[in-house]
Order: sequence, then C-alpha cells, then structure tokens
Amino acid sequence: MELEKITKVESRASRRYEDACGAAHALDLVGERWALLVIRELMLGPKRFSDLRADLPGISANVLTQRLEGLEEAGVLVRRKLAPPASTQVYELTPWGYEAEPIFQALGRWAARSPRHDPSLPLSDVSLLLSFRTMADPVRMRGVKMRIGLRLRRGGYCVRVGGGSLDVSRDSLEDVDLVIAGAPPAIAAAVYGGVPLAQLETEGALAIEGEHGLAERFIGLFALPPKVGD
Amino acid sequence: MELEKITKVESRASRRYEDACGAAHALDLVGERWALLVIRELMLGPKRFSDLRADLPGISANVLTQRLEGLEEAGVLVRRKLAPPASTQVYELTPWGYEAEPIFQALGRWAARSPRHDPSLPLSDVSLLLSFRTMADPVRMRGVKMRIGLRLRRGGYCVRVGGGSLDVSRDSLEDVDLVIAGAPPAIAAAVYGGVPLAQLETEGALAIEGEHGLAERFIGLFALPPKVGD
DNA sequence: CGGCATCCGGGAAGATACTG
DNA sequence: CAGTATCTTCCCGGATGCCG
Repeated sequence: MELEKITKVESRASRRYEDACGAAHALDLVGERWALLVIRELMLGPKRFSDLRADLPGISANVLTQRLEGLEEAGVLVRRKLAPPASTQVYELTPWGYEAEPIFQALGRWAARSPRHDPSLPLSDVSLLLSFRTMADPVRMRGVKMRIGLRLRRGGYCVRVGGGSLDVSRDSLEDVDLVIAGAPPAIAAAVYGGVPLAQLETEGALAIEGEHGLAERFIGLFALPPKVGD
Repeated sequence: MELEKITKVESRASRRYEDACGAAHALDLVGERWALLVIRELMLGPKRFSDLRADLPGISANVLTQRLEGLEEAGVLVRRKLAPPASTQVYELTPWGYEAEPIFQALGRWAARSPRHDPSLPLSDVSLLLSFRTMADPVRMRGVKMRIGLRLRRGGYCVRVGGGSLDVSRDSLEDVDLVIAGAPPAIAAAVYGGVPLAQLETEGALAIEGEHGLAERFIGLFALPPKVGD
C-alpha cells in the first residue's frame, strides 16, 4: 500500500511538465483528459457524481473518480455533503476553481473559428449557458434590459441582460420576461446557427412562452467569430 | 496499410469528446499532451524541429513528430522550407494558430495563483516573453515609454513599452535603452520573485547593460496575482 | 442507486537506438 | 539535423462487482 502510493506519486511527478511557465503548470493541474470538462460542468454550481457522468458524454466512472480526486487535491474543487435530509454528496468548485472560466472563454472563442467545429454534437446545459457569457456582444447589449428563462433538460436557468453585461444563474423561472424551453442543441441552432425560431417550434424542438420579438432580440445579442478563411 | 489507416482514424474518432461545446472542440484539437506547449514555443515565430525539442524539456522526438503532424492537420501550423541556402525546414503557426495566445494568458493567469506553482523550474525564452505580455499591468504602464532588450540563451528579443501597452518581438538589440542578459529563470526571479537585481548580478546569473534605475522601473511594470488563500 | 475499487485490453506517451 | 523504429510503461475506457 505504501509502496503503491510512492510509485503513484513518482509516476505523477514524472508525467508533469518540468516547466515554470504558468500555462504549463495549469496543464499539470487540469491537462489530463476530461479534467477541464469536469470543471466546466461545475462552473454554474455543484453537482453530484451521477449528474457529472450524465452530462459528460463518454466519461467512465473510474476516470471521473480519478479526476475528482486529482482536482480536489489540487484545490480546484471540494467534496461537500449536503445537510440532511438530502445527505447526498456534491462536488463544488472552490473560489479559485470558479476563476477558471476565462480558460473556457479563450478556448471556446478560439475553437469557434475552427473549420472542423461540429455544432450538431450533443451540448450540455452548462455549455450552452457558458457560451452565452462568452459570446454575448457588449455592443449589442448596450441599452438592452431583459430577463430570459431557459427550461433545459436538467432544470431552469435565468439569463439577465442589463447594464451592458449578461449574467447567468441556475434559478427558478420566476419573474422572467420570456421562457425558452428545449434541448441545448436546438437553442444553440437558433442562437448561433441562424435556424429560424418558427422552424424549430414546428419541429417541436423548442417552445417559446412569451413574445417572439423578445426572443428574436435575445438571439441577436450573440455573435460567433467568422470561421478560418472567411 | 489501408486497414491500418482505418483503425487509426477510428481510434482518433473514438478519443474525441463528442461535444459541441467550443472548449471541448479546442481540447480535441490541442488537448493532447504537449500540444499546447508546442504551440507556445511557436508563438513568437517559427522554429526548427530540434529547437522545439531543446526548448521543451522532456518531450521525445516521436511525440513531437506526432504533435506537429496533428497540429498541421488541424490547421494550427504549417511546415515551411526556408529559401536556399538555409534550406532548413521550420514550423510556423498559421494566423489562426497565433490567435491561440489568449488561451495561454488565461491558463497562465489562473495557474499563477496555484499554491503549487514552482517558479524555480526551467523556463523557456518564449515563456518568459509571453509572461510579460500576460502580466504587464496597464495601469503601471500608463505614460511609460521604454525599449528593453533581452539577451537570452537562444537569441535577442525586444520589449517595447509605450501607449499603455507592451509589445514583444524576436529582434536584434539595436536601439534599445537597456539590455538585460541572462537565463530566463534568473530574469523571472527578478521580475516576479522580487529577488534584487544586485544579488542576481553578483551571482553572475544576470547582467544589466544600461541604467539600473530603468531596469528597476521595467521590473515594476509586472505584477503576479496573489496566491490562493492570500 | 451512488460512489468507488478492481481487472483487463488497447493505445498513447516515454526512452533509447538507429538512419538518411 | 530531422526524424523513424522499437520497446516499455502507463493512462484511458469498459466491464464487473462491492458496499453503504
């Protein structure tokens, strides 16, 4: 057991980049496969093991366990036991963990220009909401004030636009001007793919509860960068 | 041979995150081990295979070959043959590849707060220069105008401060106000570690050609974020 | 069922030696 | 100098099973 631990530590050490560069150290911490996506899924609040598994298509249970251990050891997240009677264990980012969001924004903005980016793949609730924070255009938000509710697979979120910025929270859908209900890929198709709302509604992929004009204005707040070569 | 190709393609596909999230796609492109560090080393201009190998402590030749192939296929870099009589082959980022710099800035800023960050590890020329671009404080640069030359192991660089921003280029050391010569870790110790210039000079780790006061002012332009817990 | 340990097969990374 | 070939080690992914 002790020997096992030692060899484990040694192998970990030998697999780190021996590099003082901050980016290299970041990759030592979160560069393993799935690590950043686990953090992404926790960016809007704590989740349980099984929620993480369900929201990360393709991760296996043992890898998720390993990543959670490593990220906890690195100080990126903590395990927390909810007060009874819930008593379930959740994983929650530390304040420093939450500060990783610019990493996702930089990665996302850069990859959005990739010729190979395939928007038809599955998209998690959190990914969609984070993309709003990343892709909202400050110029287009100037003078706009609205509260949009999103009813996604795993719950409700509220997007508040005002004061030239955009705020997102996992929230009930009280006091919103409009609710958009649907799966994340459908909403992404409307927001980023230019697919008309009417078409998505007749297909049953999406439902709008409120004024359509407001939904159109909401969609107009976001802009993808042009693909490489354009 | 054909079978080999097919299995290779299949394995590649199965190892991608099937996720429309931009960050996930970025990791499909540059998430493999060493890939981002290869890009980092090319951020300030093209390099040869052996230079990359020398500047990436610990990468092996076959992995470097694979990463260069993959990054070329992804459109992040191109192989270019220099005109005769040089005739050596170099690897150069595409314009889109150069746009990856915010990724390094986000990673670096975040990891700089890590309790485990060890600044005494080796540091490449490019890492040091990129850290200047990342960590220069716009407030402190206000009204400052200077041209600092750096003579590092692998050549000369010029850091131009002016108009509230900082510019870096691989360049000769003509027309600079000051030259700092030394190994990147020593310069980092002065800039980020608070080690006095005089001490580094007497140790022979660093040499200043010009006014010391100017060097001190240059060093004062940079600030690391506080560590987690401070 | 949620969380985790264990075993196994395949494939990626690492080290070293070798070649045009 | 710029890689290729080969071998070993280790990580990832899948399946199974344990336990509260």
